[in-house]
Amino acid sequence: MKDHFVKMDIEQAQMFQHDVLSIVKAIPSGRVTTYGYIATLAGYPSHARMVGRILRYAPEAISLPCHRVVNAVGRTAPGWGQQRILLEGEGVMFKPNGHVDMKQFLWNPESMIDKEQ
DNA sequence: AGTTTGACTGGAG
DNA sequence: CCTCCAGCCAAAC
Repeated sequence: MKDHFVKMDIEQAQMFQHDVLSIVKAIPSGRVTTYGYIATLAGYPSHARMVGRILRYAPEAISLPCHRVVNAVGRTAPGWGQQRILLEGEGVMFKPNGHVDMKQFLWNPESMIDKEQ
């Protein structure tokens, strides 16, 4: 059974973008999440790249904490050195290889430990 | 209308 | 842990 769309029309693209932005807005300080996870929550698991494009180019994204979005292995966005500074400023720590310690700082909306924050 | 380009991902070596 | 690669898909050429 297909539980998600593969291609989207104009209207679906608008809803997708809106959902992506509101999800990013919900990431708590001191935590990170991934492009793929946001895409999945928004109903399009195969559109991680589009999440990246939205955060990079959508005007509304500048007022959101998009520095809390990293890729699946915890790497920060290419060409955006400030992202690491912003994350470290709210307590997120990086491993020696320059990746976010996902084990410790990945946002888990479902888990008990996160509900306490 | 065909090709290239990414703020991506998972797997192989 | 790293680099390379195929698959991905809307946008820009």
